[in-house]
Amino acid sequence: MSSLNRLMDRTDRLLFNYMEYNFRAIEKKWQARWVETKAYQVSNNSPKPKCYVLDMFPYPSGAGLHVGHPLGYISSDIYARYKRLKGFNVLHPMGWDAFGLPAEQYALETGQHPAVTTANNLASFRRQLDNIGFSFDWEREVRTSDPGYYKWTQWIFLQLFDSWFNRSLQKAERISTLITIFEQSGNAAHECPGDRYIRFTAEEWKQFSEVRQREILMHYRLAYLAFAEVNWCAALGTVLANDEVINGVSERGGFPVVKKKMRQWFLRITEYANRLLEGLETVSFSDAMKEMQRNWIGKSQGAEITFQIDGIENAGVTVYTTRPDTIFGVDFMVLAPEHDLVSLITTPDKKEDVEKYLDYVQSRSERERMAEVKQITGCFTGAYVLNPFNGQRIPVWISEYVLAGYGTGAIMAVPCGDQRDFNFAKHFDIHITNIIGDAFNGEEANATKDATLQNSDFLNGMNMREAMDVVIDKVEALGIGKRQINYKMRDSGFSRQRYWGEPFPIVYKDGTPYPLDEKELPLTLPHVENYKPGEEGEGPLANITDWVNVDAHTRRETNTMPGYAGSSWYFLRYADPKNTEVFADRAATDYWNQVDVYVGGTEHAVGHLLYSRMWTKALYDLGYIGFQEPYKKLINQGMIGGSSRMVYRVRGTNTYVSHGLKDQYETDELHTDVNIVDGLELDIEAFKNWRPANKDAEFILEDGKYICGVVLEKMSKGKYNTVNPDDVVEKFGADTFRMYEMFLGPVEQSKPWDTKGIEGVHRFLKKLWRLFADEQKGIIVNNDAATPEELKVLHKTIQKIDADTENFSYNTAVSQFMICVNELSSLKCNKRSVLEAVLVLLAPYAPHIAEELWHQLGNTTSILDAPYPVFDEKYTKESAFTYPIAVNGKTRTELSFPLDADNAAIEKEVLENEAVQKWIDGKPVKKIVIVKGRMINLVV
RNA sequence: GCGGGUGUGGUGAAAUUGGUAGACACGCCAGACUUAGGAUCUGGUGCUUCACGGCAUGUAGGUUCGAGUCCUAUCACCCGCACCA
Repeated sequence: MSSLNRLMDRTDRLLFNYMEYNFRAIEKKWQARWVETKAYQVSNNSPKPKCYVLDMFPYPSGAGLHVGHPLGYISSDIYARYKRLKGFNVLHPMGWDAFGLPAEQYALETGQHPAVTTANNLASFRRQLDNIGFSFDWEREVRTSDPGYYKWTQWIFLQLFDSWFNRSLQKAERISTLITIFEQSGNAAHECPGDRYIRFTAEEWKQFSEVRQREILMHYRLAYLAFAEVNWCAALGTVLANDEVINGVSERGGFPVVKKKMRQWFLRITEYANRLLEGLETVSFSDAMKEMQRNWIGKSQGAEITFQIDGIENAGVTVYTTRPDTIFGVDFMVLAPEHDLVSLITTPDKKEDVEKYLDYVQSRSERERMAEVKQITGCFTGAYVLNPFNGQRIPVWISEYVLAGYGTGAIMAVPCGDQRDFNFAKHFDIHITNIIGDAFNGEEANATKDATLQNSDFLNGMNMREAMDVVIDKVEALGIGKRQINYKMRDSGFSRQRYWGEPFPIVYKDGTPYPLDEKELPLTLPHVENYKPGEEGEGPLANITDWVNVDAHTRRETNTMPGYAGSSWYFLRYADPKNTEVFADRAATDYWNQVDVYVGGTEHAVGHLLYSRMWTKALYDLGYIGFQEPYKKLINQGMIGGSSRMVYRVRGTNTYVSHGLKDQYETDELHTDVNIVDGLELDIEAFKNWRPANKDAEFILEDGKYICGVVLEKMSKGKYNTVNPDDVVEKFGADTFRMYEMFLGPVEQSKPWDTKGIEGVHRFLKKLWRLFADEQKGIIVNNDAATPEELKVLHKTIQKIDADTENFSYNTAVSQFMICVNELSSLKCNKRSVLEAVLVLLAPYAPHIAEELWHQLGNTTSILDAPYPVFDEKYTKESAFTYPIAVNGKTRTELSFPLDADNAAIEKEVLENEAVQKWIDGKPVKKIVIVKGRMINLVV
């Protein structure tokens, strides 16, 4: 007999002898047994319908889990277990987003290899998760830092590198198809997304050198190399994505970020902008989430119009506008300071001013520009353009409020219709043309689209909305512009000057990039001695010269991929995690298909979700998978906030005064550890031992207690308000912990953690236990037939739990369990037929206690696969209803009537009722409203 | 500024989608059992009033026999985006 079995036997004996709810023994026992029986192993072959329930996999940080983290995992676990009971083959995997900055930062500080710290962190996360009793199929665990995994991240990157986006078909295709097109007809039909001015014929294409050809192809690839201004963060020694920069400083650490030109890998996600937008219609994400993504994509419709430059033949300024209807209201034009035309058009007399202004712009960091949005700056170039319709001369200015990266980097300014243009015109005293008559008051711009146009030549008298199309048609007819859709979204930077990430499977032969052959994958991350950046901001890999220099002409790429590389496709790998031939077998991804429910935080709204949606679409276009949206339904769990406990130290002393008396003293408010406070009452002994400085602390008490103050804020170590799930599980058990997290409120909502409230849930489980077992008598369940009353309680519960679980309304489900147990307790119901059904309902929420009692009742198979109780209306149907009787909308009394009673009989009896008579008070009854099964209202 | 969301007891929250507001818990109060209670059980607990009653879902209006729920305005807080032409 194994020692494990001996341990379990002993546990069984202990349980049998005392028959109290010994959650520690129960949970340990069943967790071990579930592992032993591989209870959570999932097969890719099953006659059952599939259900894929996924959590956003965690980055295993050194800090470990706090009670906020498992909220989403518990929700998805309940759902997964529920679906399994309902007859689905459920995939519910877990893995690790194991590459990332913090491990490397830690390595820089301590010299410990990120692989080592990551493995350690991961092990402690795993232990913490196991404590809570999740039904993850750990056989399918993935780690993004595992070469067996990132081999396929690199492989997908190569597919993106070898693809372009065919705009006319709106899908990705192989680069080889593009080459064929070029050879036959040049690029006339396929505008170059990387540089719209590149145009060539088939003949020209054939004349280009290989290097030139590869340069051009690079402008089409979905994964491409480009020189671009990137967000360079000197302090972190790396480049950051736009969404990693908040208000000009790094999201992590808050370090300054400046623009720097570097050769970088990018993903051409902008080509997918429209499909990413349209795809949102097919998935069930919250409105807020969809709106955030729409916002990020930022689609706008308008036109590009070229204005001829006055005095320079065949040269024009092309602007992008969403309001072509306002073309007669253009009073000036503004170019971005970085615009190519600036040096060409600046007149000699303005040259000095313009250069001074450009110096000024250059000197300002991104951060300053962000911070001083309201400040109006600009400079006149001395040049004029001509309004294409009436030839009016329009002065051309430059200003930093126009962004080089959006549209054409130039705008036509309409001060009467745009507030920024208006402010600019006022500031520089530029004449303002009013094209909307009374709708413009001269005090502020009016951005209306509904006014009638005036001062607008052939548009006069026309509604603005109508005029938009009229102008665009005319612009197109004149050949001076075209209809144009723009997106705010930029292509995403895909290079990091870092060590702890996926190496790029790319080599440079005399500077020209070539992909590695698939057979050479994975390109494993070499060992490094130090994690300091290479020169010129290159990553640490640049320092390993014999790895970098393959031969005299061949150099490896030294950047690594960003965190979102591995997380963009991990949900596919779970379908077939051990495959060494492909990233996942097509039959497996066809079977598991889309993630049915994806649970995670809102913080990944734009980054992770958009990237993984794009990768999925690209893999779909290339024929590797059969669906193009990864996540069918998304649940965003709310954050669990900290509830800090405050103590009040009398200033200049070591005396602490209780909350209720603090106003009588001059005090400093200090955080104390929430774990040494019971509700609001401070454990004074624990407080004295908490920190050496507290050893001799004195206390001013109220009613013999020290009462703490409460502040709700983010859970963080520094505020001493973090609660470790390990401690909660140790004290109350995993089942209590799981149910309490759900009981706190709706999953999507943010709420503070308060350990005190957990006792209610714990009491509930103990009360449940007592329905089955008595401390002295042991199991007290009998086989008597259930009464109608008991069946009513049961079926009400089945109905509610079933609906609530399906809808992720777990807080009300927990309430219903409590109501059910309360009612069965007062009915003294210890009947197997009722209690067994309750256990199955409860199993997704509190799996350990449910399994234990299930076996105590003599069942020999696991409750994980028990038949789910079926709701039957006949047990809950009432024959009579107690109606609230209201007079003029105010409830005055109650009367019971059979549900099939006819209205006339009800009216008669109601009117005869004494209490009703009193409230009618002799006034004439105008109307009697009777809503069957709801209420009765008398109008007097 | 734009977009999304939330406002209900001392606290976390319910409310079958227009039908008895505050379920279920925490906390608090009283009691029972107990050597003890931070165990367990029972009862009470929105505010106000001696009581009958009155007042209560951020605020002000409206629709309706009836509004936490629908409409209009307004305030507060939270989240996201933010010179995007």
